[in-house]
Amino acid sequence: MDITFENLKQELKKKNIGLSYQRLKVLEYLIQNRCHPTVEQIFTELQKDIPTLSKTTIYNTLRILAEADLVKVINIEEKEARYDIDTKDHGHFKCESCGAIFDFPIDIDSLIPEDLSKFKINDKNVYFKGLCPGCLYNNN
Amino acid sequence: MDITFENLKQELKKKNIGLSYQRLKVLEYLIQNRCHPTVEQIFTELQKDIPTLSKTTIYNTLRILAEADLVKVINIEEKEARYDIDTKDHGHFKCESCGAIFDFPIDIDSLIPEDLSKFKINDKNVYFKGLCPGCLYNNN
DNA sequence: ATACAAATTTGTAATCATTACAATGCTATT
DNA sequence: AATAGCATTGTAATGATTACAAATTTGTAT
Ligand SMILES: [Mn+2]
Ligand SMILES: [Mn+2]
Ligand SMILES: [Zn+2]
Ligand SMILES: [Zn+2]
Repeated sequence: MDITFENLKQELKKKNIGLSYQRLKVLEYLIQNRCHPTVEQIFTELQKDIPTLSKTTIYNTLRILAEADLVKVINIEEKEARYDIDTKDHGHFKCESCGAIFDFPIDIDSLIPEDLSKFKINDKNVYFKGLCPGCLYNNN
Repeated sequence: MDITFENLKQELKKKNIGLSYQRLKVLEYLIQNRCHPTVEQIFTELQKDIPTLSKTTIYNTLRILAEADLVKVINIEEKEARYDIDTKDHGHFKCESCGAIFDFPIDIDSLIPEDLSKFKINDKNVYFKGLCPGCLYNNN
């Protein structure tokens, strides 16, 4: 299923999640900004459209979308959570110099060990950290 | 290199990290408690031996040990960090019911994609979440 | 041993992302 | 219009972590 605004709206309806203006704006923002934004970034941008917007609404909306598996929470940093509209399995690389978070493909299922055969796996995360090509080229 | 108290002491000396009583106690605790403890757990236990112990000392010590690559910080939970004396690559599985964190082997290097060939990878983390066999057996 | 400087610990206050909660506003149905 | 249920808003509370300065300990030179 493609990640389009219309498809996601259908998903919300299917899961009985109200299509409020704020929620749709958060979804729209995540579709257009695939840089794994923080709550702060989403809030600051949407506030321009919705002057009365509350940060609590961003938190509430993201929690609801995450519970419905429509967004994925990325806890690659110790402090601030980041959000990803792409819920398909993929790895995340955080550059320790510029802070950017890059996606990369990884076939994690191919090497889940026998040790976990009796576990029920609900969530898989692969987080790498280091330096991105741009920062490697520029720095010292 | 084996994870023994004496070996780790040598590592500290080699890296010019003072062998204070508090630091050695934290190391000793991590060697004996492989359950990926929190700062709170380490502090509460060591306070029995060192009545004047400060939680700040635990934070300072763990930061220094992590910077020296003698412990690994596990950020599998959104809130509290956990600490692992085993710095070799391995995966972590957190049971969402009982909260226990399990180690599992994973050969992550075997499937690092071509996409990352121009990145410098300093840190690799694999975090799974779900239900452990014990909780699967007991619960609903 | 004594004196001194550097390293380490300690306690307290600040930080800051996130959550709790109650009041307000909005929407749909009758 | 009245009602009920849902969603948003603003403010206060929470809690892990960090900042910081004072006190203590440690190592070293005399
Ligand atoms: Mn992503
Ligand atoms: Mn481990
Ligand atoms: Zn970079
Ligand atoms: Zn369990």
